[in-house]
Amino acid sequence: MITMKEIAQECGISSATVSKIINGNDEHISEATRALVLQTIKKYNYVPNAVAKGLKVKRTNTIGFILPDISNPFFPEIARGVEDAAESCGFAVTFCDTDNDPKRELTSFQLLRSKMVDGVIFTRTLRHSSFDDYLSVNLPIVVVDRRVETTNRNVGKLFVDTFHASRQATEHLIARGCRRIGFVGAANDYDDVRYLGYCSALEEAGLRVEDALCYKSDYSVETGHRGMKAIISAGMPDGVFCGNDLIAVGAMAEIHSMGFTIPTDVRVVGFDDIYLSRYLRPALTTVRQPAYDMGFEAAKMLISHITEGTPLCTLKMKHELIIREST
Amino acid sequence: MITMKEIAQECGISSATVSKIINGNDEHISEATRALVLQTIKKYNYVPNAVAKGLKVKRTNTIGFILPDISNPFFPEIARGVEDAAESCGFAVTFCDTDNDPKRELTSFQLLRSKMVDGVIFTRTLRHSSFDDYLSVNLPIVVVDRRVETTNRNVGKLFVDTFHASRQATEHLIARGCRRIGFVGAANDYDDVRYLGYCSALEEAGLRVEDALCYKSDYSVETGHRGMKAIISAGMPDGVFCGNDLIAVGAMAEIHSMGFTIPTDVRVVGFDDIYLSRYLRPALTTVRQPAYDMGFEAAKMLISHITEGTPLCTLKMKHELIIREST
DNA sequence: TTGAAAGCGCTAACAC
DNA sequence: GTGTTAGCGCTTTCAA
Repeated sequence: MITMKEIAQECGISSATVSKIINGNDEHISEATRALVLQTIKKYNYVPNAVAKGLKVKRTNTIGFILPDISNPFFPEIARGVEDAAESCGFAVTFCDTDNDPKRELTSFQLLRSKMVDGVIFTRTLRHSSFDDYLSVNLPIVVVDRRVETTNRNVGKLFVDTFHASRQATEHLIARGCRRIGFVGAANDYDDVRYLGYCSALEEAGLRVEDALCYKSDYSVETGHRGMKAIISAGMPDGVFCGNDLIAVGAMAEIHSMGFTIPTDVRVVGFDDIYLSRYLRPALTTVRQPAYDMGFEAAKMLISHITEGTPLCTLKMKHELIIREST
Repeated sequence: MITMKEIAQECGISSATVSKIINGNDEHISEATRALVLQTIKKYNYVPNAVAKGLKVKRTNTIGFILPDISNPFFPEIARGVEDAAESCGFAVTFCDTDNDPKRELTSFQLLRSKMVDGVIFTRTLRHSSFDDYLSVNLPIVVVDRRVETTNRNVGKLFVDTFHASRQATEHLIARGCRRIGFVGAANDYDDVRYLGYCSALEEAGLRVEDALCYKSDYSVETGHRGMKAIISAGMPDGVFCGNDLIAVGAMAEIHSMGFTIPTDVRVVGFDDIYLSRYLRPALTTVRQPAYDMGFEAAKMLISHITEGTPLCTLKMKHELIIREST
């Protein structure tokens, strides 16, 4: 790989001059040398070494994205949004899956820090872990899709009003005539707002929250299967609110395999609106989160903070209840 | 961020010694200083600066992954495999989406190169682009899920026998009694093996390949819709082979919306076995590609080449026809 | 309009 | 056992 110094030598000038030209600080450079340098760069297919530059200027033009699991279909869309925003600013993004393991989360963070990323986008583990570890180093963070209690100026936040959305989804079930409504979701160490929203809707409608109708594990199809089975065996429900679409997929499969029909016997609603929910049969009623936009906005916020010092802020994204055939 | 020099000062020794301890070249270091250094590192929460190290040793412990679109559900699983393999070796991975645009592909490659990644995993654009540009720089590459003609020692390959798999899928349709079989796939500038496999099966069965039964665009649900509509309007088929599961999803939706039934009226088979194919109704018959393993093996091959000089090779992964309800 | 020089944080001979 | 030194490829004063 050819270096700047070699380009300079080839042109018979100093590398300082080449540097200036490359970085556009070329107001005081003669047109002749500029042309020569540009031409030589092209000739040798020279690409500046970004890591040397990063070491010098303390900016790598790279952000990290820490998330539970890229193979969970909710995340790729966010990731794509992040990538697109980053790419358009000349930033690269390095991804780290945590599998919801706080230890791996911390390791990933350290790894990114050692690589001098300029900031990180964070979808945190559901398990409890101290956020302070992340704040103590002075790295801008924007938290996506999770709540975190802090007023640190170094962290931005971006989420939908999940409590409200869950309440709305449950209310929809009630409006459809459901009276015995189950909940299948993920166990969650801090902000169990999907469950809370569900409870709130039930209470407001004068319905009782029954433990036997609630099942919590993780955000997987498996959980949907098991949760649905458990709830049905505790007495047939006429509706279920699922913590995400993956769970809804499992729940629907379980309902079918037990010989019941959706929505006649049970109505089901999910959360997220992953791209395939509309292709399920019956098509799934669900709460749409604007995943791509969330990723895009998060990256934009982070990057403009990095490059222009724009303060990090809290952004509430709009959700939407999408009513399809499953209710 | 505290530096090694400062750690050294704090301990009253030189940074060379600290470096040795950190990198495990500490055979000739007294137990006392070692303990002191380790303790000081912990005390200050020191993390070595990987970019300084990278600049020095010409290894960043980072690989790039260039792919068409992380939000296409086939890729996240590959990505997860890549990430897991990388993580276990202390490598990070930075992702670049190309949207099947050869220009963006090249840009991404340059970006990664400037960041001194140690190698790149490549799922190339379907459009024609010269691979030579990538070979001229001396960066190890492993190509996944695409064919590429080269014997360059710097490139490894990893794929399933798509031709054979497609043939098998089409033969399955024929075995089920289909005689008028359509193909909906992606236009592809170089290795159109899915189509070729389809043709081969038809010919072997004495069936004619009809242009009116073939539709090619891109690997999306939309294409499935449009392709199916086009084919049906040219005369009702009794089977369709779809270039991937996304297309199959669209095709199935179109078939249903036109009032036909699967598999009674038309049988459909897909390709990839994305995680949701089994949850479609009817569940989709498809060719399973071991996406996670492909990513994992690709990254393993690349990284062991980087760290141990293991030669890059060509790996053929095993596919499998998964027969479900749609046929 | 251009260049010399210092230094970003680290490693690797080599010297002591 | 430990330290000195040079240098990775770049940017950035400051001087010329």
